[in-house]
Formats: sequence, C-alpha cells, structure tokens
Amino acid sequence: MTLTPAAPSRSTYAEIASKAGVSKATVSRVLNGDERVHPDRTAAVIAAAEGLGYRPNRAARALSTGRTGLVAVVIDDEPTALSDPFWGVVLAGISRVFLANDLHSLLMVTPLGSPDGAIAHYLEGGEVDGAIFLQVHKDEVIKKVAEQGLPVVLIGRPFDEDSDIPFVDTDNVGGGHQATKYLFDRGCKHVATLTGDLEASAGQDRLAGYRQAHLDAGREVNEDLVAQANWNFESAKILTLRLLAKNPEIDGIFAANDIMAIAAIAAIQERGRRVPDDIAVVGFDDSLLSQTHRPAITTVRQDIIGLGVAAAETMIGLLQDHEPKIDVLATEIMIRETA
Amino acid sequence: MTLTPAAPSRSTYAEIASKAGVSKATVSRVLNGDERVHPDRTAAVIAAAEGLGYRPNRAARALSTGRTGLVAVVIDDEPTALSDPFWGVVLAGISRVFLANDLHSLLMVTPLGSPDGAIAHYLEGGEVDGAIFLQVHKDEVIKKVAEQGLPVVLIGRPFDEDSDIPFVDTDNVGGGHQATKYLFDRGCKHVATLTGDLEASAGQDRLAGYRQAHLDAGREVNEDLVAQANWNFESAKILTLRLLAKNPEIDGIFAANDIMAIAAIAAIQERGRRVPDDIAVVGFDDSLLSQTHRPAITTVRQDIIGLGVAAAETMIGLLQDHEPKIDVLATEIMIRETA
DNA sequence: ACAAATAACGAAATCGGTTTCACGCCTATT
DNA sequence: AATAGGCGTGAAACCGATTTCGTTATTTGT
Repeated sequence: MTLTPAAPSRSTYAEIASKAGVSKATVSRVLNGDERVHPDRTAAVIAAAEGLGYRPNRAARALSTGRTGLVAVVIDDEPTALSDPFWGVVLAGISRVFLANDLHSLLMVTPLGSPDGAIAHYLEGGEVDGAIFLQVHKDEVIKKVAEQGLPVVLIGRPFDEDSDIPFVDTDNVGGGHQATKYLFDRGCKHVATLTGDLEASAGQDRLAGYRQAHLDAGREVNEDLVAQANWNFESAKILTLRLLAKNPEIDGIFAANDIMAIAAIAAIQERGRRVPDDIAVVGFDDSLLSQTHRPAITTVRQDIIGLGVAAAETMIGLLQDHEPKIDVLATEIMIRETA
Repeated sequence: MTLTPAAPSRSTYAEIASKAGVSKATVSRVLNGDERVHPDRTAAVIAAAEGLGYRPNRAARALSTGRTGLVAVVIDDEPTALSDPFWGVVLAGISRVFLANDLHSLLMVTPLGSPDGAIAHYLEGGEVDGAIFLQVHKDEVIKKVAEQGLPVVLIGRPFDEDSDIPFVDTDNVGGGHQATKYLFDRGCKHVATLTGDLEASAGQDRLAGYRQAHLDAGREVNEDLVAQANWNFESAKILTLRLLAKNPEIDGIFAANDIMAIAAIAAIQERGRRVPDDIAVVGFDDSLLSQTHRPAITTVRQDIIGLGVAAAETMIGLLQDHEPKIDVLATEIMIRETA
C-alpha cells in the first residue's frame, strides 16, 4: 500500500524559537500559558507564532503527553439505530462542545453485540482519551472498557442499577409522568400505554412514569391497558386494535414514541373512532413525524441537543479529574392536535 | 487544566525487539510486512508481538510518517441537516468501511456562519489525511481545502460543473426519471412536480429527471406544473393547493422528497380528491415517513448506506494514489399505495 | 556584604515508531 | 583471485512537542 504524502508541512517550535530568539522550551512554556516567563519573551514568542501561522502538531503532542485529544463516540450498528434522527442531533451537541474545547470526536459505528469486537481493541489501545456510548444494549462492553481506566460516559441510563458509570439521560420517568398526567387533566379516565422495548431503559422509564402518574392521581394501573409494542409501527398498530377490542372504555393512549402514536391513531381511525374527541393520544420524542403528521401529534419533547452537550461536558469533566457528573434532562410537553 | 493520565501503557517496539532478540528496525520491518527479513526472525518477532499483546501507538506512527489515519467527515451544523436520518445512515456506511481499513472518521460539525471558520483550520493542520464532505456547504470551503492538497471526497454532486473534486452521489436524475415515467406508465396525463431547493444539486437533478422523462415520452413539460417547494412541508402544501386550483387536470404528482409528498397528499385530500385514484403521488427517499404514513407512499429509494460506503472507498483510493473514482448510485422505485 | 534560596531559562532527554545509512557477509563477474 | 554488487541487519537519526535537570542571574536572609 503506497501512500501519498500528507498535507503541507507546517511551522514548528524550532522555527518559532529561532525567530523569537528563545529556546524550544520557552516556546512550549509560553504556548501552554506558563506565567513565569518574562513578558518580553512571551510577547516575542506569541508574535513569532502568529507570524508563522503556527498550528500545533497533534500527533507530537499526543506522543509526549500520552493524550490524544480524541474521544470515541460509539454507536451500535443496527439498521434501526442510525436511521433514528435522534442520534444525529446528539452528535451535533457533542461535536459542538468538543470543538470549543479542542477535542475531536472519533465516530465508531460498530456492532456492540460481540463483547470482544473490534471496538474494545481500539478503545484499549490508548488511541482515545475517553469514550461516549450511544444506544445502550449490553452494558458488558462498556463495563469492560471502563474497568480499564478509560473515562466513559453513557447516553441513556445504565442497566446495572449500581453501576458507577457516569451518564446523561432524558428524564424518561418524568416525561411518561407528564404525558399521562396531561391525559388525566384533560379528563381521560382510562389511559392505556404502548411501551417501547422494556429491555431498553427508556422503555422501562417511560412506563414507570405512566405508573407513577397513576399513583399520584390516586388511581390503580389496569395492567390490561399496558401493551409492549417495542417502538415499532406494526406491533403498535396490532396491539392498539387488540386493546380497543378488549377495552372499549379506553379514552386516552400514551405511546412511548411518536411512531407508535401514529400507529395508534391509524388503528383508532380504522375502528371508526375519532382522535382526539373519542380517544386522545400523546406520543414521545417530538420527532419530525409528530409535526408533519395530520393530525399533528401532541408529544413529549426531550432536549436532544442538550443530551449531547451534557455528555460532552461530563466527558471533559472526567478528563480534568472532576467528580463524575450525572445529568438528567427535563422534558416538555408539546401540545398539538391529538390530545 | 490538570489532566489525568490516559489509558494504561502498552508494549512497544523496544520490548518486542528485546524479547525477540532483534533490533527495533527489524521489528518495524516485520510488522510492516517487509519480505526481506529472514523467516526465523520474522517468526520470532511475530511471536513476541503476540505474546505481549502489542498494539501500535497511532500518535507515534503519525509523528514519524506524517499520516494520522484519520479522515474528517464534515457536515453542516444546520438544524435540518443532522436531524435528517439520511446522514446517520451515510455515516454508518463510511464508518463501516473505515473500521475495516484501520482508518477512523473524525466527525466535524461545522458551526454556522463561519465561512472558513474553525474547520478549515483543523483541516489545514495536517490533523487528518483527508476529508469527506456531507451536505454541500458552499463549494468554496471545499475547494480551498482541496487546493491545499488534502484528499477530498464529496457526497452529492459539486456545483461547479467542471470541478475535478471526486464525488459520489445518488442518481437523482435517474430517480426523477423513474418516478415520472412510473406515473406516465400508470396512465397519468398531467404530472406536476414539487421540487426541492434548486440551489441544491439533488433538487436540480430530480427536476432534470422529470424533464427528461417527458422528453423520452414525447411530451412537453408544462412549466405551470413545476413548483419549487424547497423540501419542506409547509410550502409544499401551499403550492399543491395552488397547483390544484389552477390546474384541475393534474392526475399525478412527483414530489422530490417524502415530506413534500405527504404535504401534497394532505392538500389533495383537503380538496376532496382521492389518492391514488384521482391523483397519484410519488415521493423520494424511502424514508421512515413514507413507510409509516397512511396511505403508504410510493417513493424512490436510494442506496444511502451505499453512498457512505462508496465515499469511504473513494477516499481510501485517493489515499493510495488511485485515480479519483466517481460513483453514481442507482435508485429503485418502491411501489406502495399512493401510486 | 556574603551565603543561601529562588527565579528564569536553555540543553538535552523523552515519547514510540520509521527510515537512512553503514557494515559484514555472501554470491556473481572478469 | 580480486572487485563489484546485493542482501540482511542494527545503530542512530528523526518526526515535534513536552519535561526534567542543571546553570545562570537575581533576590532574600542575617
């Protein structure tokens, strides 16, 4: 494999040093903000560096400090995962914070299913200073990496209750609560829920919020009204039809994401009932779908960019030896036409 | 900023060399596949390396070779850009190929408004071996970077007709042609089109395909039936209403993306016409929306993962000094309910 | 005013691979 | 038989920034 030479060579400490009439050591001190250098020399070095349009060589710095300035952003390589617009926005949030802190995100899209996958190797190699994991399915890989001393931040709650891995997450419990309470306040008496995959923490938590809202309102959860639909359209539609058939008294549905809300609406209309007049529907995510669908879907909005920002900030904190911070971001209900 | 030490230290050439009883130079030769080393030594080095669980230090290699093994993937920081599931899938394709070739993708989300902002700096700094641009920023930044000798691949067609920057793109002309021809074959006599932003090559090309299909069918394009809707729901709906009012003879609509197709359907139904019986509608993208919408949308599918894969492969080719390859990927029509 | 402590700075070592160069040994050439 | 050429190899230089260590120059203490 013959490779072409890379980008044009740039100026170095040696050049700055000779131009400013000081040693490389002094250049390094000035450029790293050492206060103890004489102001005159400091000024000379800065002037020389600017004159030469100096840009540091990351590889050289990495070699001598052992820190690369790179953070891996790992996402599960499932067809469904990446086609979810959610992650793009999270990435934007992460990237924005990193760029302002002279860090870079190394994107790794990989099947996380296999515990000894390629990823673990890369993460072990000291090639990155830390790793942010999106989309959590198995904690194992993450734990393994974290145990090797690599700073790790999770987006989404870890499964293991007493895991001490720092994470940021949407307040899914709060969001489920908000949606359910809104339906109650609207006058609904029999609120069903279409849950996501209960192996995912978001699925669990949104359901927990639904239950909590019942508790707070002094109502009992009717377990017949809880249907596990695994996030997707098809099963949500089938389950809604079944719910409506068995429980005609239903007058509200909380779907744990917008796609399932759309499926529920389709099923309801197929049965000749009206939304929201007969049955009110609330979704989750505030996705594009919820905005363009007719009727427009009332849904729980999460601060997705904020998730990325918080994760990046937590990572920066870890790299600076701060206490691991755990963020849970509030949700907001977007009232549209379906409830 | 005090920083914690990075990952655990790993084995080095020096250790392998002493364990195998050879010099560092020989270790380097063996590990880089130099054939001229005596088989016995080769075996010894390989055994020693495996015994020590050796992993190369990227920074050290980068410092001495000048190549980082990193490729920047640059995307516009527009709200609409990253929330488009399209890009996530492209990223997956890129990442998959790179990972298999020991390259990494450095994600850069360019801050708005800064023409030759932070990104250009990073790209100049020799921090990456190449750059893949998603979502066409003005060509200027790209040109500037390319002129500095950095290998560049575009996803999407460059604006400048005689630009020599390698690119990969969906065959948008072909897709537009396919959609329009399908409507003709179905018996439509008066096919309108909702175009995307005509400043974007995808918008231009899909419209060009629409025109070409007319030409091939020996029909004239009625310019009254061409409406520029800029990809979004609102304007597409308004323009469709206007089209229907002025041209009641319309019996088919080709929308340059699925969102506009949905908007068109909403407008058509609002006017009391039926889809597809009165007016057939074809979208573009085969997005999740097109699958979940009722009626399900007949649409033109593009090979999005393939775009990422092709871009990554082209980049690898450039890095190995191959001829710049230009890929145009075929589309496929997905027949559902609206046409 | 003199020894001791401190501050400011440069020379050189260092990080871990890669690459050049020179050396010893062997085969081919005349 | 002597020289030229080739091969396999190790020593050492090198990439560019950081950091240790030691040397001056300056300040403090008595």
